[in-house]
Amino acid sequence: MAAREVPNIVISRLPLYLRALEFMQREGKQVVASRELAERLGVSSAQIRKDLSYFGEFGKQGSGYQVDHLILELKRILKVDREWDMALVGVGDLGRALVHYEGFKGKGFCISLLFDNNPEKIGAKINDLEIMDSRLISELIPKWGIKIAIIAVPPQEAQGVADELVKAGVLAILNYAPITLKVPKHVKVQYIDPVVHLQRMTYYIGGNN
Amino acid sequence: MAAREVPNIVISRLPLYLRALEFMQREGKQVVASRELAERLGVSSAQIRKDLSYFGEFGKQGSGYQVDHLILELKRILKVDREWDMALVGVGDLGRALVHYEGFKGKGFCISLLFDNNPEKIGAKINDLEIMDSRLISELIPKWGIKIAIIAVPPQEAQGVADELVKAGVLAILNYAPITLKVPKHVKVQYIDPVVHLQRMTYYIGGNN
DNA sequence: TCGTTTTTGTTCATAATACCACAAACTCCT
DNA sequence: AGGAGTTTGTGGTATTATGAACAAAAACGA
Repeated sequence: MAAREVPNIVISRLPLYLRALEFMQREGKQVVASRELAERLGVSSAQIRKDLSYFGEFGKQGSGYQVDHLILELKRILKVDREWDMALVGVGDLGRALVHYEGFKGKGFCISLLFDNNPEKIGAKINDLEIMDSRLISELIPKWGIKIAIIAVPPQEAQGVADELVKAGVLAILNYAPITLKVPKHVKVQYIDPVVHLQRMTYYIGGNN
Repeated sequence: MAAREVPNIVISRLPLYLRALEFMQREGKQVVASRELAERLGVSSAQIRKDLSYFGEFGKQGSGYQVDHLILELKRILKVDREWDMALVGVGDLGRALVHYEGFKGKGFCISLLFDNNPEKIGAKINDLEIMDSRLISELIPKWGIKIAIIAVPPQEAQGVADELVKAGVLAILNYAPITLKVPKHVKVQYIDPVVHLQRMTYYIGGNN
Protein backbone atom coordinates (compact mmCIF):
# COMPACT_ATOMS: atom_id res chain seq x y z
CA MET A 1 0.00 0.00 0.00
CA ALA A 2 1.40 3.36 -1.07
CA ALA A 3 2.23 5.86 1.67
CA ARG A 4 -0.73 8.11 0.85
CA GLU A 5 -2.23 10.43 3.41
CA VAL A 6 -5.07 8.59 5.08
CA PRO A 7 -8.41 10.45 4.80
CA ASN A 8 -9.86 11.63 8.07
CA ILE A 9 -13.12 9.87 7.35
CA VAL A 10 -11.26 6.56 7.32
CA ILE A 11 -9.61 7.32 10.65
CA SER A 12 -12.99 8.23 12.10
CA ARG A 13 -14.33 4.76 11.35
CA LEU A 14 -11.45 2.78 12.83
CA PRO A 15 -12.61 3.25 16.45
CA LEU A 16 -15.95 1.72 15.48
CA TYR A 17 -14.22 -1.31 13.99
CA LEU A 18 -12.09 -1.59 17.09
CA ARG A 19 -15.09 -1.37 19.41
CA ALA A 20 -16.96 -4.07 17.52
CA LEU A 21 -13.90 -6.32 17.40
CA GLU A 22 -13.38 -6.02 21.15
CA PHE A 23 -17.02 -6.87 21.65
CA MET A 24 -16.58 -9.97 19.49
CA GLN A 25 -13.40 -10.85 21.34
CA ARG A 26 -15.33 -10.88 24.61
CA GLU A 27 -17.83 -13.18 22.93
CA GLY A 28 -14.96 -15.57 22.22
CA LYS A 29 -14.79 -15.04 18.47
CA GLN A 30 -11.33 -15.70 17.06
CA VAL A 31 -11.70 -14.99 13.36
CA VAL A 32 -14.03 -12.64 11.53
CA ALA A 33 -14.73 -11.84 7.90
CA SER A 34 -15.18 -8.28 6.69
CA ARG A 35 -18.68 -9.32 5.72
CA GLU A 36 -19.71 -10.20 9.26
CA LEU A 37 -18.09 -7.14 10.80
CA ALA A 38 -19.79 -5.01 8.18
CA GLU A 39 -23.19 -6.41 9.00
CA ARG A 40 -22.76 -5.68 12.68
CA LEU A 41 -21.82 -2.11 11.93
CA GLY A 42 -24.25 -1.47 9.13
CA VAL A 43 -21.59 -0.59 6.56
CA SER A 44 -20.33 -2.31 3.42
CA SER A 45 -17.65 -4.98 3.64
CA ALA A 46 -15.69 -3.36 0.82
CA GLN A 47 -15.41 -0.22 2.90
CA ILE A 48 -13.92 -2.08 5.81
CA ARG A 49 -11.40 -3.89 3.62
CA LYS A 50 -10.43 -0.68 1.86
CA ASP A 51 -10.10 1.26 5.10
CA LEU A 52 -7.81 -1.39 6.56
CA SER A 53 -5.77 -1.61 3.37
CA TYR A 54 -4.49 1.91 3.98
CA PHE A 55 -2.39 0.44 6.78
CA GLY A 56 -1.37 -2.98 5.58
CA GLU A 57 -2.67 -6.45 4.82
CA PHE A 58 -4.16 -7.84 7.97
CA GLY A 59 -6.50 -10.48 6.61
CA LYS A 60 -6.17 -13.87 5.02
CA GLN A 61 -8.12 -14.90 1.96
CA GLY A 62 -10.59 -17.66 2.56
CA SER A 63 -10.93 -17.07 6.29
CA GLY A 64 -10.81 -13.41 7.26
CA TYR A 65 -9.16 -11.49 10.06
CA GLN A 66 -7.68 -12.81 13.29
CA VAL A 67 -9.67 -10.85 15.89
CA ASP A 68 -6.87 -10.58 18.47
CA HIS A 69 -4.33 -9.52 15.91
CA LEU A 70 -6.54 -6.94 14.21
CA ILE A 71 -7.36 -5.41 17.58
CA LEU A 72 -3.67 -5.02 18.31
CA GLU A 73 -3.02 -3.47 14.90
CA LEU A 74 -5.90 -1.02 15.23
CA LYS A 75 -4.78 -0.01 18.69
CA ARG A 76 -1.31 0.61 17.37
CA ILE A 77 -2.58 2.61 14.40
CA LEU A 78 -4.86 4.72 16.61
CA LYS A 79 -2.07 5.07 19.18
CA VAL A 80 -4.21 3.62 21.94
CA ASP A 81 -1.74 0.81 22.58
CA ARG A 82 -0.74 2.98 25.56
CA GLU A 83 -2.60 4.98 28.21
CA TRP A 84 -3.18 8.69 27.67
CA ASP A 85 -3.49 10.90 30.71
CA MET A 86 -6.23 13.48 30.33
CA ALA A 87 -7.21 16.67 32.08
CA LEU A 88 -10.87 17.38 32.78
CA VAL A 89 -11.92 21.00 33.10
CA GLY A 90 -15.26 21.68 34.77
CA VAL A 91 -16.42 19.40 37.54
CA GLY A 92 -20.19 19.83 37.43
CA ASP A 93 -22.71 17.01 37.12
CA LEU A 94 -21.33 15.98 33.77
CA GLY A 95 -17.71 16.24 34.85
CA ARG A 96 -18.41 14.14 37.88
CA ALA A 97 -20.14 11.48 35.75
CA LEU A 98 -17.09 11.39 33.49
CA VAL A 99 -14.73 10.90 36.44
CA HIS A 100 -16.83 7.97 37.60
CA TYR A 101 -17.21 6.57 34.09
CA GLU A 102 -15.81 3.05 33.89
CA GLY A 103 -15.70 3.01 30.11
CA PHE A 104 -12.25 4.57 29.75
CA LYS A 105 -10.60 1.61 31.42
CA GLY A 106 -8.57 -0.47 29.01
CA LYS A 107 -9.45 1.81 26.10
CA GLY A 108 -6.31 3.90 26.32
CA PHE A 109 -7.51 6.83 28.40
CA CYS A 110 -7.43 7.94 32.01
CA ILE A 111 -8.59 11.16 33.63
CA SER A 112 -5.63 12.28 35.74
CA LEU A 113 -6.17 15.96 36.44
CA LEU A 114 -9.28 17.89 37.44
CA PHE A 115 -9.79 21.64 37.14
CA ASP A 116 -12.57 23.95 38.20
CA ASN A 117 -12.80 27.66 38.89
CA ASN A 118 -15.34 27.40 41.71
CA PRO A 119 -13.52 28.15 45.00
CA GLU A 120 -15.93 25.89 46.87
CA LYS A 121 -14.92 22.91 44.75
CA ILE A 122 -11.18 23.52 44.60
CA GLY A 123 -9.36 21.19 46.97
CA ALA A 124 -12.20 18.67 47.15
CA LYS A 125 -11.54 15.14 45.96
CA ILE A 126 -13.42 12.88 43.57
CA ASN A 127 -12.21 9.32 43.21
CA ASP A 128 -8.98 10.28 45.00
CA LEU A 129 -8.39 13.08 42.50
CA GLU A 130 -8.05 16.56 43.90
CA ILE A 131 -9.84 19.38 42.07
CA MET A 132 -7.29 22.00 41.09
CA ASP A 133 -7.74 25.70 40.47
CA SER A 134 -8.26 26.38 36.78
CA ARG A 135 -5.62 29.08 36.99
CA LEU A 136 -3.06 26.30 37.37
CA ILE A 137 -3.77 24.86 33.94
CA SER A 138 -0.75 26.52 32.37
CA GLU A 139 1.47 25.13 35.11
CA LEU A 140 0.20 21.59 35.68
CA ILE A 141 -0.59 20.48 32.14
CA PRO A 142 2.96 20.86 30.84
CA LYS A 143 4.31 19.39 34.08
CA TRP A 144 2.25 16.24 33.57
CA GLY A 145 2.89 16.25 29.82
CA ILE A 146 -0.82 16.08 29.16
CA LYS A 147 -1.89 16.23 25.53
CA ILE A 148 -5.63 15.54 25.79
CA ALA A 149 -8.27 17.52 27.64
CA ILE A 150 -12.00 17.29 28.18
CA ILE A 151 -13.98 20.51 28.44
CA ALA A 152 -17.16 20.30 30.53
CA VAL A 153 -17.68 23.93 31.52
CA PRO A 154 -20.58 26.28 30.71
CA PRO A 155 -20.55 27.53 27.11
CA GLN A 156 -19.50 31.08 27.91
CA GLU A 157 -16.30 29.83 29.57
CA ALA A 158 -15.42 27.18 27.01
CA GLN A 159 -13.44 29.27 24.53
CA GLY A 160 -11.33 30.80 27.28
CA VAL A 161 -10.57 27.39 28.72
CA ALA A 162 -9.71 26.05 25.28
CA ASP A 163 -7.26 28.92 24.73
CA GLU A 164 -5.57 28.16 28.05
CA LEU A 165 -5.35 24.46 27.26
CA VAL A 166 -3.87 25.04 23.83
CA LYS A 167 -1.33 27.44 25.27
CA ALA A 168 -0.40 24.77 27.81
CA GLY A 169 0.34 22.26 25.05
CA VAL A 170 -2.89 20.31 24.69
CA LEU A 171 -3.28 18.81 21.21
CA ALA A 172 -6.70 17.17 21.43
CA ILE A 173 -9.88 18.44 23.03
CA LEU A 174 -13.11 16.61 23.69
CA ASN A 175 -15.61 19.42 24.01
CA TYR A 176 -18.92 18.93 25.80
CA ALA A 177 -19.74 22.65 25.81
CA PRO A 178 -22.37 23.56 23.22
CA ILE A 179 -20.18 25.89 21.18
CA THR A 180 -17.81 25.60 18.23
CA LEU A 181 -14.26 26.28 19.39
CA LYS A 182 -11.64 28.37 17.60
CA VAL A 183 -8.30 26.55 17.85
CA PRO A 184 -5.06 26.47 15.83
CA LYS A 185 -5.21 23.83 13.17
CA HIS A 186 -2.63 21.58 14.79
CA VAL A 187 -5.19 21.01 17.58
CA LYS A 188 -7.94 18.44 17.07
CA VAL A 189 -11.40 18.91 18.55
CA GLN A 190 -14.29 16.49 18.85
CA TYR A 191 -17.70 17.71 19.87
CA ILE A 192 -20.35 16.10 22.02
CA ASP A 193 -23.56 18.09 22.30
CA PRO A 194 -26.67 16.01 22.92
CA VAL A 195 -28.88 18.79 21.57
CA VAL A 196 -27.04 18.82 18.25
CA HIS A 197 -27.30 15.05 18.00
CA LEU A 198 -31.00 15.13 18.78
CA GLN A 199 -31.64 17.89 16.27
CA ARG A 200 -30.00 15.75 13.62
CA MET A 201 -32.79 13.22 14.05
CA THR A 202 -35.98 15.23 14.51
CA TYR A 203 -35.88 16.33 10.88
CA TYR A 204 -36.69 12.76 9.93
CA ILE A 205 -39.49 12.17 12.40
CA GLY A 206 -43.10 12.31 11.35
CA GLY A 207 -42.78 14.50 8.28
CA ASN A 208 -42.65 13.21 4.73
CA ASN A 209 -39.02 12.27 4.75
CA MET B 1 -35.07 25.23 -5.44
CA ALA B 2 -36.24 21.87 -6.78
CA ALA B 3 -37.80 19.42 -4.32
CA ARG B 4 -34.77 17.15 -4.23
CA GLU B 5 -34.06 14.88 -1.31
CA VAL B 6 -31.84 16.75 1.12
CA PRO B 7 -28.57 14.90 1.83
CA ASN B 8 -28.11 13.77 5.39
CA ILE B 9 -24.79 15.57 5.61
CA VAL B 10 -26.59 18.85 5.01
CA ILE B 11 -29.15 18.11 7.73
CA SER B 12 -26.32 17.24 10.11
CA ARG B 13 -24.83 20.72 9.72
CA LEU B 14 -28.02 22.68 10.30
CA PRO B 15 -27.97 22.24 14.11
CA LEU B 16 -24.49 23.78 14.13
CA TYR B 17 -25.71 26.78 12.18
CA LEU B 18 -28.67 27.06 14.53
CA ARG B 19 -26.46 26.86 17.61
CA ALA B 20 -24.11 29.57 16.33
CA LEU B 21 -27.02 31.80 15.32
CA GLU B 22 -28.61 31.53 18.75
CA PHE B 23 -25.25 32.40 20.27
CA MET B 24 -25.06 35.48 18.05
CA GLN B 25 -28.64 36.35 18.91
CA ARG B 26 -27.76 36.40 22.60
CA GLU B 27 -24.88 38.71 21.71
CA GLY B 28 -27.42 41.08 20.18
CA LYS B 29 -26.49 40.55 16.55
CA GLN B 30 -29.41 41.19 14.19
CA VAL B 31 -27.98 40.47 10.74
CA VAL B 32 -25.22 38.09 9.68
CA ALA B 33 -23.51 37.29 6.40
CA SER B 34 -22.72 33.72 5.39
CA ARG B 35 -19.08 34.76 5.47
CA GLU B 36 -19.12 35.64 9.16
CA LEU B 37 -21.11 32.61 10.20
CA ALA B 38 -18.72 30.46 8.19
CA GLU B 39 -15.70 31.90 9.94
CA ARG B 40 -17.18 31.17 13.34
CA LEU B 41 -17.86 27.59 12.39
CA GLY B 42 -14.71 26.96 10.40
CA VAL B 43 -16.54 26.05 7.19
CA SER B 44 -16.84 27.74 3.80
CA SER B 45 -19.45 30.41 3.24
CA ALA B 46 -20.51 28.75 -0.02
CA GLN B 47 -21.37 25.64 1.91
CA ILE B 48 -23.67 27.52 4.25
CA ARG B 49 -25.44 29.28 1.41
CA LYS B 50 -25.80 26.04 -0.49
CA ASP B 51 -27.09 24.13 2.51
CA LEU B 52 -29.71 26.79 3.21
CA SER B 53 -30.73 26.96 -0.42
CA TYR B 54 -32.14 23.45 -0.18
CA PHE B 55 -34.96 24.91 1.87
CA GLY B 56 -35.58 28.35 0.41
CA GLU B 57 -34.14 31.83 0.03
CA PHE B 58 -33.65 33.26 3.49
CA GLY B 59 -31.03 35.92 2.81
CA LYS B 60 -30.91 39.28 1.17
CA GLN B 61 -28.16 40.31 -1.21
CA GLY B 62 -25.97 43.07 0.06
CA SER B 63 -26.72 42.52 3.74
CA GLY B 64 -27.10 38.86 4.66
CA TYR B 65 -29.48 36.93 6.88
CA GLN B 66 -31.82 38.27 9.53
CA VAL B 67 -30.66 36.33 12.60
CA ASP B 68 -34.07 36.04 14.27
CA HIS B 69 -35.75 34.96 11.10
CA LEU B 70 -33.14 32.39 10.12
CA ILE B 71 -33.33 30.88 13.60
CA LEU B 72 -37.08 30.46 13.24
CA GLU B 73 -36.70 28.91 9.82
CA LEU B 74 -34.02 26.46 10.97
CA LYS B 75 -36.10 25.46 13.97
CA ARG B 76 -39.05 24.84 11.69
CA ILE B 77 -36.96 22.82 9.23
CA LEU B 78 -35.42 20.72 12.02
CA LYS B 79 -38.83 20.39 13.69
CA VAL B 80 -37.60 21.87 16.95
CA ASP B 81 -40.15 24.67 16.83
CA ARG B 82 -41.95 22.53 19.41
CA GLU B 83 -40.94 20.55 22.49
CA TRP B 84 -40.24 16.83 22.18
CA ASP B 85 -40.84 14.64 25.20
CA MET B 86 -38.09 12.09 25.63
CA ALA B 87 -37.67 8.90 27.62
CA LEU B 88 -34.38 8.19 29.34
CA VAL B 89 -33.46 4.58 29.99
CA GLY B 90 -30.75 3.92 32.55
CA VAL B 91 -30.43 6.22 35.54
CA GLY B 92 -26.79 5.78 36.53
CA ASP B 93 -24.31 8.60 36.92
CA LEU B 94 -24.65 9.61 33.31
CA GLY B 95 -28.43 9.34 33.29
CA ARG B 96 -28.62 11.48 36.40
CA ALA B 97 -26.34 14.11 34.84
CA LEU B 98 -28.61 14.18 31.79
CA VAL B 99 -31.72 14.70 33.91
CA HIS B 100 -30.04 17.64 35.61
CA TYR B 101 -28.64 19.01 32.35
CA GLU B 102 -29.93 22.53 31.73
CA GLY B 103 -28.95 22.55 28.09
CA PHE B 104 -32.14 20.97 26.76
CA LYS B 105 -34.21 23.95 27.86
CA GLY B 106 -35.45 26.00 24.95
CA LYS B 107 -33.77 23.72 22.44
CA GLY B 108 -36.84 21.61 21.73
CA PHE B 109 -36.30 18.71 24.11
CA CYS B 110 -37.44 17.63 27.54
CA ILE B 111 -36.81 14.43 29.45
CA SER B 112 -40.25 13.33 30.63
CA LEU B 113 -39.95 9.65 31.48
CA LEU B 114 -37.26 7.72 33.36
CA PHE B 115 -36.69 3.97 33.24
CA ASP B 116 -34.34 1.66 35.08
CA ASN B 117 -34.34 -2.05 35.82
CA ASN B 118 -32.73 -1.78 39.26
CA PRO B 119 -35.42 -2.48 41.89
CA GLU B 120 -33.64 -0.22 44.34
CA LYS B 121 -33.98 2.75 42.01
CA ILE B 122 -37.52 2.16 40.80
CA GLY B 123 -39.94 4.50 42.50
CA ALA B 124 -37.28 7.02 43.48
CA LYS B 125 -37.55 10.53 42.15
CA ILE B 126 -35.05 12.78 40.39
CA ASN B 127 -36.10 16.33 39.67
CA ASP B 128 -39.72 15.37 40.46
CA LEU B 129 -39.55 12.57 37.90
CA GLU B 130 -40.30 9.08 39.15
CA ILE B 131 -38.07 6.27 37.95
CA MET B 132 -40.23 3.63 36.29
CA ASP B 133 -39.63 -0.07 35.87
CA SER B 134 -38.05 -0.78 32.48
CA ARG B 135 -40.65 -3.47 31.93
CA LEU B 136 -43.21 -0.69 31.55
CA ILE B 137 -41.52 0.73 28.45
CA SER B 138 -43.97 -0.95 26.09
CA GLU B 139 -46.87 0.44 28.06
CA LEU B 140 -45.83 3.97 28.96
CA ILE B 141 -44.04 5.08 25.79
CA PRO B 142 -47.07 4.67 23.50
CA LYS B 143 -49.28 6.17 26.21
CA TRP B 144 -47.15 9.31 26.30
CA GLY B 145 -46.69 9.28 22.53
CA ILE B 146 -42.96 9.46 22.97
CA LYS B 147 -40.87 9.28 19.80
CA ILE B 148 -37.37 9.99 21.12
CA ALA B 149 -35.38 8.01 23.70
CA ILE B 150 -31.97 8.26 25.29
CA ILE B 151 -30.14 5.04 26.12
CA ALA B 152 -27.73 5.27 29.05
CA VAL B 153 -27.50 1.64 30.16
CA PRO B 154 -24.49 -0.71 30.24
CA PRO B 155 -23.47 -2.00 26.79
CA GLN B 156 -24.73 -5.53 27.27
CA GLU B 157 -28.27 -4.26 27.95
CA ALA B 158 -28.37 -1.64 25.22
CA GLN B 159 -29.54 -3.76 22.29
CA GLY B 160 -32.37 -5.27 24.31
CA VAL B 161 -33.50 -1.84 25.45
CA ALA B 162 -33.32 -0.54 21.90
CA ASP B 163 -35.51 -3.40 20.70
CA GLU B 164 -38.08 -2.62 23.36
CA LEU B 165 -38.07 1.07 22.52
CA VAL B 166 -38.50 0.46 18.82
CA LYS B 167 -41.37 -1.92 19.46
CA ALA B 168 -42.97 0.77 21.62
CA GLY B 169 -42.88 3.25 18.75
CA VAL B 170 -39.68 5.21 19.32
CA LEU B 171 -38.29 6.69 16.09
CA ALA B 172 -35.08 8.32 17.27
CA ILE B 173 -32.49 7.06 19.75
CA LEU B 174 -29.60 8.91 21.30
CA ASN B 175 -27.30 6.09 22.34
CA TYR B 176 -24.66 6.61 25.02
CA ALA B 177 -23.88 2.89 25.28
CA PRO B 178 -20.61 1.95 23.57
CA ILE B 179 -22.11 -0.39 21.00
CA THR B 180 -23.55 -0.11 17.50
CA LEU B 181 -27.27 -0.80 17.58
CA LYS B 182 -29.26 -2.86 15.11
CA VAL B 183 -32.52 -1.07 14.38
CA PRO B 184 -35.04 -1.02 11.51
CA LYS B 185 -34.12 1.60 8.98
CA HIS B 186 -37.04 3.86 9.78
CA VAL B 187 -35.41 4.45 13.18
CA LYS B 188 -32.63 7.03 13.49
CA VAL B 189 -29.75 6.55 15.91
CA GLN B 190 -27.08 8.99 17.01
CA TYR B 191 -24.08 7.78 18.98
CA ILE B 192 -22.19 9.42 21.80
CA ASP B 193 -19.19 7.43 23.00
CA PRO B 194 -16.38 9.51 24.46
CA VAL B 195 -13.88 6.72 23.82
CA VAL B 196 -14.68 6.68 20.12
CA HIS B 197 -14.36 10.44 19.93
CA LEU B 198 -11.04 10.37 21.75
CA GLN B 199 -9.70 7.60 19.54
CA ARG B 200 -10.50 9.72 16.51
CA MET B 201 -7.94 12.26 17.71
CA THR B 202 -5.03 10.23 19.10
CA TYR B 203 -4.06 9.12 15.59
CA TYR B 204 -3.00 12.70 14.90
CA ILE B 205 -1.06 13.31 18.09
CA GLY B 206 2.69 13.11 18.11
CA GLY B 207 3.27 10.95 15.07
CA ASN B 208 4.18 12.29 11.63
CA ASN B 209 0.67 13.20 10.63
C1' DT C 1 -29.03 59.94 -9.00
C1' DC C 2 -25.47 56.91 -10.08
C1' DG C 3 -21.34 54.37 -9.37
C1' DT C 4 -19.06 51.30 -5.91
C1' DT C 5 -19.24 47.76 -2.66
C1' DT C 6 -21.52 43.67 -0.52
C1' DT C 7 -23.69 39.55 -0.51
C1' DT C 8 -26.80 36.09 -2.06
C1' DG C 9 -28.23 31.90 -4.79
C1' DT C 10 -26.62 28.97 -8.25
C1' DT C 11 -23.86 26.97 -11.90
C1' DC C 12 -20.11 24.35 -13.08
C1' DA C 13 -15.70 22.14 -12.37
C1' DT C 14 -13.08 19.57 -9.22
C1' DA C 15 -12.29 16.62 -5.39
C1' DA C 16 -13.56 13.16 -2.19
C1' DT C 17 -15.99 9.05 -1.15
C1' DA C 18 -18.25 4.73 -1.75
C1' DC C 19 -19.01 0.61 -4.08
C1' DC C 20 -18.84 -3.08 -7.70
C1' DA C 21 -16.43 -6.76 -9.36
C1' DC C 22 -12.66 -9.89 -9.85
C1' DA C 23 -8.06 -12.27 -9.70
C1' DA C 24 -5.40 -14.37 -6.34
C1' DA C 25 -5.04 -16.83 -2.17
C1' DC C 26 -6.68 -19.67 1.19
C1' DT C 27 -10.02 -23.37 3.32
C1' DC C 28 -12.56 -27.34 3.39
C1' DC C 29 -14.64 -31.44 1.93
C1' DT C 30 -14.60 -35.76 -0.39
C1' DA D 1 -5.16 -34.67 -4.45
C1' DG D 2 -8.20 -31.64 -6.37
C1' DG D 3 -12.46 -29.19 -7.02
C1' DA D 4 -15.93 -26.17 -4.87
C1' DG D 5 -16.61 -22.55 -1.91
C1' DT D 6 -14.77 -18.29 0.74
C1' DT D 7 -12.65 -14.11 1.39
C1' DT D 8 -9.12 -10.67 0.75
C1' DG D 9 -7.01 -6.52 -1.45
C1' DT D 10 -7.58 -3.43 -5.17
C1' DG D 11 -8.52 -1.31 -9.85
C1' DG D 12 -12.02 1.05 -11.97
C1' DT D 13 -16.30 3.50 -11.89
C1' DA D 14 -20.30 5.78 -10.19
C1' DT D 15 -21.88 8.79 -6.82
C1' DT D 16 -21.65 12.50 -3.68
C1' DA D 17 -19.70 16.64 -1.73
C1' DT D 18 -17.01 20.80 -1.99
C1' DG D 19 -15.53 25.16 -3.62
C1' DA D 20 -14.58 28.80 -7.03
C1' DA D 21 -16.83 32.08 -9.61
C1' DC D 22 -20.36 35.07 -11.20
C1' DA D 23 -24.87 37.43 -12.42
C1' DA D 24 -28.40 39.62 -10.00
C1' DA D 25 -29.91 42.24 -6.26
C1' DA D 26 -29.48 45.15 -2.42
C1' DA D 27 -26.88 48.74 0.30
C1' DC D 28 -24.31 52.74 0.64
C1' DG D 29 -22.04 57.07 -0.16
C1' DA D 30 -21.20 61.19 -2.49
